[in-house]
Amino acid sequence: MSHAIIDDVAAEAGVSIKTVSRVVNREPNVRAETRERVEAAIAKLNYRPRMSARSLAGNRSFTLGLIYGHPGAHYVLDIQEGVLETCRPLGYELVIRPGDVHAGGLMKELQDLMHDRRIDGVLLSPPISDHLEAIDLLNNAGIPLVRIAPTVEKDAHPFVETNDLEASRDLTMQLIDQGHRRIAFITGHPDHRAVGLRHEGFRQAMAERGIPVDESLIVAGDNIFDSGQRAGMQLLQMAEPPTAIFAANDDMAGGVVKAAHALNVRIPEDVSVVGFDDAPIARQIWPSLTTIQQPIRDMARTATHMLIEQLRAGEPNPHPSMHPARIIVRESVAAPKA
Amino acid sequence: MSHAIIDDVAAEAGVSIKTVSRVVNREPNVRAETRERVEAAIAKLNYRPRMSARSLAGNRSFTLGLIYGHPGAHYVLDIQEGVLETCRPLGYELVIRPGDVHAGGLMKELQDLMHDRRIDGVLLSPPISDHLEAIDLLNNAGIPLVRIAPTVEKDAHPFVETNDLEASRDLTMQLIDQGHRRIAFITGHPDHRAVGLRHEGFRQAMAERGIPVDESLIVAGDNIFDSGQRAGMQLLQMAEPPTAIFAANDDMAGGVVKAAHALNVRIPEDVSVVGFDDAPIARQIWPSLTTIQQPIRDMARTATHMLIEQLRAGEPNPHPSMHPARIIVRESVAAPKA
DNA sequence: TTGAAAGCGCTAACAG
DNA sequence: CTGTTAGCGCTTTCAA
Repeated sequence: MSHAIIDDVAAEAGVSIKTVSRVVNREPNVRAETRERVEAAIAKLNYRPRMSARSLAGNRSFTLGLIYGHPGAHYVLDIQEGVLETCRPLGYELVIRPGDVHAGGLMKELQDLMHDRRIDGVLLSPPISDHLEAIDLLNNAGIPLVRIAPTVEKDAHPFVETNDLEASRDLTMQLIDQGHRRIAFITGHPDHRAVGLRHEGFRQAMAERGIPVDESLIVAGDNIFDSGQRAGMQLLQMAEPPTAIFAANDDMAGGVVKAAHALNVRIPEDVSVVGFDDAPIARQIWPSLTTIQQPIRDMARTATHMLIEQLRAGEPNPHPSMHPARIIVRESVAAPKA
Repeated sequence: MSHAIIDDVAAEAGVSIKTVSRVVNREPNVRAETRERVEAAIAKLNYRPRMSARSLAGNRSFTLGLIYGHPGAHYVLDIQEGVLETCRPLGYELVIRPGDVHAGGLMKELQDLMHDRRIDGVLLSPPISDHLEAIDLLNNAGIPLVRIAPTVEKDAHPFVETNDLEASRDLTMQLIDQGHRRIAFITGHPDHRAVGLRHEGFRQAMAERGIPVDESLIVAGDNIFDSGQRAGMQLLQMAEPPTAIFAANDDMAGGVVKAAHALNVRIPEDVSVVGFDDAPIARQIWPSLTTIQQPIRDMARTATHMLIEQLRAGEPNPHPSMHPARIIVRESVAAPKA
């Protein structure tokens, strides 16, 4: 008998369905004793409101949308799970959309989510969190949204962030303070602005320590393993190779490590390598990577809380939440050879 | 004006709402000319039926559920995307649930999906596809389901599969035919039965070639990198170590490779290593792994088609679909030293 | 082949 | 503090 509806509960508790509705929706103006009676009836009949009916009548869906790009499987899954584990207990469902930034499909998918499914709010994860066109569309439709780790136009909407730039600067400082001077940097995909901040942090550290950046040591990557491998081949075969290589993410750093093996260059004896993300690959390769751990899951959790809070309060939370990254020291760094 | 409802369309086309409904649902018994008129009106008004209304009235949700375990981020994401890219164009939404087999939460989540969200059908991916209790629950509730790569009780429900066992046997044969005799096998997590088939394939090949299996070379793993690393340390430090190691998945094979590096054992000169899955790690470590590529995404796509077909036809498709795996040769295998 | 009427189970006004 | 009365936008009888 998993089929109790609101009328059954009302009858059981001896109240009107409106009162049941009030209790279910935690509305005020219900006497404590009445509330208890209704709650007892709900428990006894194992009543659970039908979502489609709530949606239709209330014009909301208790469903959130998560739009994400492709910064890597573990990253995406971490975000998904962070969102799910916070929205589910609060009564919200989640629908996901891999949003290819370049494919025109994204805007259509959003229309779909807003109209057909009438989603209540949207979470945008990198690099979609910087997709201004999508943000405008949602904004004009009046759909609340929270951005995860945005890098541009941060004033307009609530967001959660981490300190990519500072963490990157700190790690660069560590390399410098160990004696490295010729430090290469492999940049990330240009669409993924958050990864761009890592480059900036690197430059700030160099500037702060008064070390001129040798532009021939700055190589373009695209966040993918192979691009790191290519960049590694290029850097390690230079006449005067760097003593340390900082890749804007771990997948690319992994590529560098593989290039080093191919060229019989030892890590960290001949060259130090660091990455960013603390992706699984950082632990799984040999030698393991010194890198920066991002609080992805935490950001996802907080962003979800912010969004649901906004749904309830009716207005955006203007206080961004900051989740610091931290350096993880492993085996891939040593002082340069004298 | 993104707000046309069925009445607007009916008025525009000069028919009743029931006729519009018929057209939208592709029901028969509509004159071609009428259908065209309605379709024109739909297009003109950009009409899109509201899901919650359809759900409430029709007692179905146009939503599928995907329950998955944790065989690795890339695996999960591949399945998700395979499902999404086939169900979306067919008008179905997807909700996902990471189902921890041991946590009691799974059954409750299923109740939730069935009752609150009234999902129309469910896809079960490994290792949940072997979770008989969950299957029974869905079955008793009359929810159609399709199992992805199940290993037990395959008669009762539609499923898609791959040939883990045969692929594993073939790869083992290759090792044997290259001269390997002392071949170790690192088993997978006992809850993940599909991975168990790989072990069986290994044993079949050994038996077929008349090579007795040295049970001291069979080591238990749990699908995780670290367990592979531990197993690798153990095997490679034996008095008479194996000349080849077959790990039931790539993550564990990656662990073996790392153990080999730590012990200064060369791959493939001193020992050959193979895995299973063609996970990203297989390409990213050095040397890269010879492994078996599974058609995860294809299986997910096919399973989704089967499920939606069943939803439409009203009865399960009894023909399982087979998606063969294939061996990917990379750098981690060589003939044993004489 | 088409339409009219009656809900699906809930929330939103408005009264009491 | 609580109940009554209308719908939300669609599908489902059942009749025409």
